[in-house]
Amino acid sequence: MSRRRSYDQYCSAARALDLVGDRWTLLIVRELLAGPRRYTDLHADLPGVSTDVLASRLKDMERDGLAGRRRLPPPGAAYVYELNGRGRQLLPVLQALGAWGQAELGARRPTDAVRAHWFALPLLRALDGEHGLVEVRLDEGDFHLFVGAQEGPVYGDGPAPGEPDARLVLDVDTCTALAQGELGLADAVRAGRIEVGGDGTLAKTLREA
Amino acid sequence: MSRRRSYDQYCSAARALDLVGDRWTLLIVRELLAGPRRYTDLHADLPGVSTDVLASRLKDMERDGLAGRRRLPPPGAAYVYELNGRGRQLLPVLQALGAWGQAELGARRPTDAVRAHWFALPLLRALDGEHGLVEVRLDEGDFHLFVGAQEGPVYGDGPAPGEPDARLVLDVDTCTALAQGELGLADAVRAGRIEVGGDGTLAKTLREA
DNA sequence: CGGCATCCGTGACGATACTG
DNA sequence: CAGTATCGTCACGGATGCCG
Repeated sequence: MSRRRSYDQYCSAARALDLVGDRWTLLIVRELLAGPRRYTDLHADLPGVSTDVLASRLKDMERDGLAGRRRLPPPGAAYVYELNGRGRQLLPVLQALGAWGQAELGARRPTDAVRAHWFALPLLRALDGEHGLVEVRLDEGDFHLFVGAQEGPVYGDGPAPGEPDARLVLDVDTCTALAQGELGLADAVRAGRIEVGGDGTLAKTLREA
Repeated sequence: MSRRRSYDQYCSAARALDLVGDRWTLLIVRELLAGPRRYTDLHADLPGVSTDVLASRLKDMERDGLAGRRRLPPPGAAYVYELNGRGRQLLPVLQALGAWGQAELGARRPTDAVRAHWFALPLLRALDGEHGLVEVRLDEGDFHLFVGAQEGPVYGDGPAPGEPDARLVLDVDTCTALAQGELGLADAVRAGRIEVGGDGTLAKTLREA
């Protein structure tokens, strides 16, 4: 049983760190923001985490009311973990961390792992204020964003589950430039660094900008 | 030499956690947002941290470009630690964490330590959009806020270093209610739960609201 | 095979003592 | 005052094994 180590400070930031300050916890939240995931998928997208630590963190998050465990209906019955409302409210924390860390994110190091959906958070920041389902195509893979969604997953792996309001094709460098604010979304579209497809309102907004 | 343990992920949030994800680091940042502090003062306001961990974290933060060490001019020559620009940019991270953790901050537990200036971050959130030097008086002690400051410390311990634009006298419960958004600033003033003193523009704004 | 539990070596952490 | 030294304990990472 994982003995919780509290800071024992009457301070809301310290309380938050009591719950999500352990190693790997916030990165697990980042993964679960992509919707329900199986244990094995989580383990695959969190290279370096040991099996027992992952299991222990998931148990902690369940007990602390951040996530839940659910059995998928057959066929393909398996357990999946998913954030609940309280867990999804950690999005601003990850956004603040990501915005700050963007300046440290230089070139990719040879030891660095990459997953396509890790670019979802920076892109969501760039699309702040918009609304709709966006499919994103990177060389590293595809994912989709529920821009402006109030409930449910914030993004997901793979192609969009239905007709997206916009399709974006871009590369990692453009992603990084957007995230760092060096490049505006409109500029990137105008410069041809983002290919905008689809015919939803959002696609038109992006093309016209 | 503290061997850095990286997540080795090409993701800005993971990079941020490489730098500030270690235990105590973000709480040290919270302390240093109050301006230059001596080692002993830091140790006193971070109950539970061991001396070697505190020394090690400060060294890491210096090496990573978050903070610096400076010798105060005599008399009272001593070393102080202070955040630089990069470190101060962590304010939004602490704000996001604090906003999320506010919901977990119930009643004070008997084991919880308290310091007056730990209420500075929630109050700054409540005063968002304003500007000026604010002196705050709680039963637990006094501190001051540089509301809307672009550089230098964000808040400080003790009375304001000069004539404040406003003086607030309130209690911890009111602070908590403000931080949770249960209570608006204007409502609190109108309900007499905040005593507003001083004759700066900010004081007038608060009284009129 | 997915989903853990167990074991083990290493390093991080916390408490205390001690030193310039 | 500002740390360093020492030490016991626990958390972490890696591997392996078990069980449905």
